[in-house]
Amino acid sequence: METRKEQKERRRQEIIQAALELFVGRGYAATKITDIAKRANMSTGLMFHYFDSKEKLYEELIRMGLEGTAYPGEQKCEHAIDFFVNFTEALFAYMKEQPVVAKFFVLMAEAQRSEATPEHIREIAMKVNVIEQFVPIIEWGQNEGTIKEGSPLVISNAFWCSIQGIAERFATNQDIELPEAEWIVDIVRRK
Amino acid sequence: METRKEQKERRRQEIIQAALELFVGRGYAATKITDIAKRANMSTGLMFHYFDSKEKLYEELIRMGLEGTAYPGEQKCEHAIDFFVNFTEALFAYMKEQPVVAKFFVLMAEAQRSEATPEHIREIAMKVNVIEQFVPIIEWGQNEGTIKEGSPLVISNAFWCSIQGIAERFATNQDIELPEAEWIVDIVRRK
DNA sequence: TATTTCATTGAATATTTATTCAAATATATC
DNA sequence: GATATATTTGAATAAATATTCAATGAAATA
Repeated sequence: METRKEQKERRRQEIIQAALELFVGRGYAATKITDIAKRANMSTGLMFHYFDSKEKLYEELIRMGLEGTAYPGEQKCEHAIDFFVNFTEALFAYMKEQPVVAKFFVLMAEAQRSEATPEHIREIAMKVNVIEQFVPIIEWGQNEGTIKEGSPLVISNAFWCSIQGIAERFATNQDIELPEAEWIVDIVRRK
Repeated sequence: METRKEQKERRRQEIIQAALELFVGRGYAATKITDIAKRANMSTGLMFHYFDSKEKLYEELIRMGLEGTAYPGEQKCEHAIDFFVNFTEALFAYMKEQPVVAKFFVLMAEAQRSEATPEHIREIAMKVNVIEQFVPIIEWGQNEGTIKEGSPLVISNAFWCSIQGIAERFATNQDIELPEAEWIVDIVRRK
């Protein structure tokens, strides 16, 4: 038998999951509280028992997205390019296994990009800054000759934009077959 | 002196431009008619003199996006890979010169992807199907050995997701330096 | 079992946003 | 210049959506 505490936590999770799917599928602004309630099988009123407002619910999801975004350090790779291969393969495998991962990519991207995002929420979302995190790895790879010449920041940006584009497509259409990780790594690989 | 016809057309364009910028910057649902009116320097009432509704205005923009999406055929390239290089270089140059191009990428992507898009508008947006258009070129390149092995559709998808990701980033932040076209073409290039 | 506390509902209210419209102003036509 | 036609405004209305709340039922505690 479920305790009240457990039940409360489950309900919370049901709301969070429904909201994630809708925010990703329709965008935050186009998602109605009633839609979320319907998908979570509850009345609209009950939503407010768990979250003070639609915006607070959004904030909670963005916080979750931020916490879930723990990218590995330089690992134990012989070459920088191996880091990219391992990372990309792991990410794609993870997205296939847990489609929620791709959904969080889309959620965070919208929060970062949209001018309609409430400022305090955008600030939280902006703490995810993967592009800069990959710069030192690219510099390492350029020194050893496994990664292309060029501005590390611009290269990192190209890589991440591609990952982002792929995640966005996959998040809303899981029938799409993900590309080989190597193909995407070729963006940064020196020939 | 401006004739009435000219003035009407100018006003129309002012609305269209303001709407494009806002739809791209905030998303369709988060953009208020009053925002558009303000940006176009007119009263909200006047908007409805030019467009019957927010949705009709959206439809008009999506139609424009569809028309503007005329991709070249196989051109006169010696190798399929050259087609990709020329195409990508031309696209990036065009985006730098006319940032509106990147904005249309984002507009069309939202219309295609979002479950909140009115069905008849989504149908129009869906007519842009660049991924399939590039399949025969990839097949050609695979036969001559300049393009990677693998499902042409999946390769085309990988390429376009990257282009999409880059366009989305550039559309909202033109300070971002675009990557070298060659880097992105490396997604499809055979080593 | 009685009592208290928490979960839940859905209709009522508040708020936001799209749309209409009557009146005012400007431009064209005669 | 007089009349007609088109543009423009902004306040009024309508529609959509978020939020509140009083009432109900269910679970925990005594």
